Amino acid sequence: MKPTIYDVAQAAGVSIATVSKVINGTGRISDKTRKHVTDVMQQLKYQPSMVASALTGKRTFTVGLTLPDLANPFFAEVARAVEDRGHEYGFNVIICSTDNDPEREIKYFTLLTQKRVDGVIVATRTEKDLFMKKLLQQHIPIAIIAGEMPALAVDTVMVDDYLGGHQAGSHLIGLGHRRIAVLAEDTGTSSNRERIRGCHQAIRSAGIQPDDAMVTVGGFTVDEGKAAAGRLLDMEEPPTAIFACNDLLAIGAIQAARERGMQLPQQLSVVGFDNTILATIIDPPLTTIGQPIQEIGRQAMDLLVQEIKGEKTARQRIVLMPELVVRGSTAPLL
Amino acid sequence: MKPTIYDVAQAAGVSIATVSKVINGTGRISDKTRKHVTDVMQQLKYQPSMVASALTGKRTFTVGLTLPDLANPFFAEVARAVEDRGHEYGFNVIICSTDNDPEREIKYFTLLTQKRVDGVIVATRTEKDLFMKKLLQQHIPIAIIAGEMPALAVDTVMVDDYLGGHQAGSHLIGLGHRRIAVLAEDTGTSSNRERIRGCHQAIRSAGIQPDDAMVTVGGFTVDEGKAAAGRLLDMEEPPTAIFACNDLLAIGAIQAARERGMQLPQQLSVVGFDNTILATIIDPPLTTIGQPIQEIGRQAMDLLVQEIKGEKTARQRIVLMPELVVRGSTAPLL
DNA sequence: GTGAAAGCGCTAACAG
DNA sequence: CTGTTAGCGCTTTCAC
Repeated sequence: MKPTIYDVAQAAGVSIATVSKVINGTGRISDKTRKHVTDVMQQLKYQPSMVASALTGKRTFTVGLTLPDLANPFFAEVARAVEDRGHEYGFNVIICSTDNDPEREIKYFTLLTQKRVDGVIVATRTEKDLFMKKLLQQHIPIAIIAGEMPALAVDTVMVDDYLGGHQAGSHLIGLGHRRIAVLAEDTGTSSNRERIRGCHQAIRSAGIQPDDAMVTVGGFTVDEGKAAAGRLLDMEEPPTAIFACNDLLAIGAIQAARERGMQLPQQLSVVGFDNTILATIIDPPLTTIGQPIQEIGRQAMDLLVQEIKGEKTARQRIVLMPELVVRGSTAPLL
Repeated sequence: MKPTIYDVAQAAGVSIATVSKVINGTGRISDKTRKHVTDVMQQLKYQPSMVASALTGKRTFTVGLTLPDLANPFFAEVARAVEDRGHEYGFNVIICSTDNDPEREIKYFTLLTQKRVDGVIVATRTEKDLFMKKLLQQHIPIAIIAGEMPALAVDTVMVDDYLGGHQAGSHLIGLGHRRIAVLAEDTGTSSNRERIRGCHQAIRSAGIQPDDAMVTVGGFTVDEGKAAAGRLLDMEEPPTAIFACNDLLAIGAIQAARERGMQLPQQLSVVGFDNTILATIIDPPLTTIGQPIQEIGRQAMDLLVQEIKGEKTARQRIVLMPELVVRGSTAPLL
């Protein structure tokens, strides 16, 4: 069996209280016994049980991370950033891909609470915030990532979606485009609404009235994006540029255009959002609105840890700036 | 505070033993009290603490998953598959991206063991199997994913790398290619060696002697692949086809070729390995050796769970077949 | 400085 | 069928 604190105490000829103190660096222990105990621990390859210590009221040093789908490159990158920052703090992260399925959400919620995670980072767009409300109700520290601008007092890190949309719109306007379509993920989320609003505002600033018929819902996959973009391109007066609310959709748009024999970027400019690895791989390389993914993950974990440690006086909302990354998928209107 | 089993017992007017029994469905309880207790639990929103129950010797229902990098789409997809299967069994997974860094490996190892995870799925290529040996030494159930064909008696799910390499080689030979280069990740891993060996065998079967000078180490990133492929393409007699040991490298190769103004696939055929989402996005779409990622994750979790439950009489090695997926990046030699 | 002892929330004999 | 009780491995007063 794995050695316990008793084994160490016995082998070292001290009490378990003493061992506990050297483990935690608490209380006053003479250098001599400290060293002795440390040696014995090493020799026995003793590893304190975090489950036992958690039971006495200490942290579990585990946090949950909920996201729609880990296989989506954007979220995988976020998860990696969260993991890394957590690792620095000594926290492990349990991944919870929910597919935005309420059933899965509550199953994960149950599991996480039963395991007494110290907190959870929510990167899902949850319906009516049910999931978060439950978490808050149980007084579980949470930090959320993304654009939801929640109606709850929770720590949030988000990027300025409005600005991002505006950057995309301005860029296209600057290139001379006038018929600009938008491929939304799902107009229901405030994040998307903001992106669209920002883009439209940029269009309006140029004295052009954005056309609502040119806003289409594309979802979250390349194929859905392709289909939706296809509808746009098949219109009587098709757009000359498309702003897609995520890179996956943008890629779908590029593929749809290709299928129709169009030359890119000459016949169609496409702007994405996220700046995932995919943006650099697609041909032409995708002009996109870059989210500072590393920073998002890092800040979210920082907020959560502060919350967990109770070092916080007030909740905060951190707004990160997106950045236009110009690549080859956009060009001046001919 | 969160209600405990005592609160439930008191509210229901029974002993904690009874409550415990209804929670676990053990012992004999009258339907009446069972129902009553259940009601009280619901009313109190009681959620049994898994940390307490873990302390009494039960499972933690948590497993670790080590991989080189969660941000790598291939591993993200694997992780998602593992997560999903685990979810079905009621297991959570803690992600451990190691970057193949021994330091991180041992830090994660410590954390995982202290948390008393029930097992770990190892998808890292670990140096000298140190990590796994430690795990085994502690009698922690493990299952490993990937091509290592380890010299240890551990549950393994792998794809037939030799076959995959052979499929790639045969495909290229069938297209008339004779000068076929290989972009390896790192010739040190048996997985890569097998892929190369398979490819070379296919070449030999056509009566051609593979050229060792045409095997280059490319690493794990697009940029590294690009640089390595560049070296190949700048040779006196450059290859007409490249077999890359993963999709990322293949993409690097495509980019290197593009940079040199080459037409693909006319002037260069490229075959990848993994069939990640990237393969469908790159232009031309990548011909690649598909790994059954879903199946890999699923089987690995199945093996691990069996191991954890002690339902196993013997360790097994499951070998999955790769599959050639022909897309647009390969063409007959002109 | 160090140790004895009382929990933390739950499980598992063992009694009744 | 149900309850009593002794741990599981660790932390934390509180004495000495």
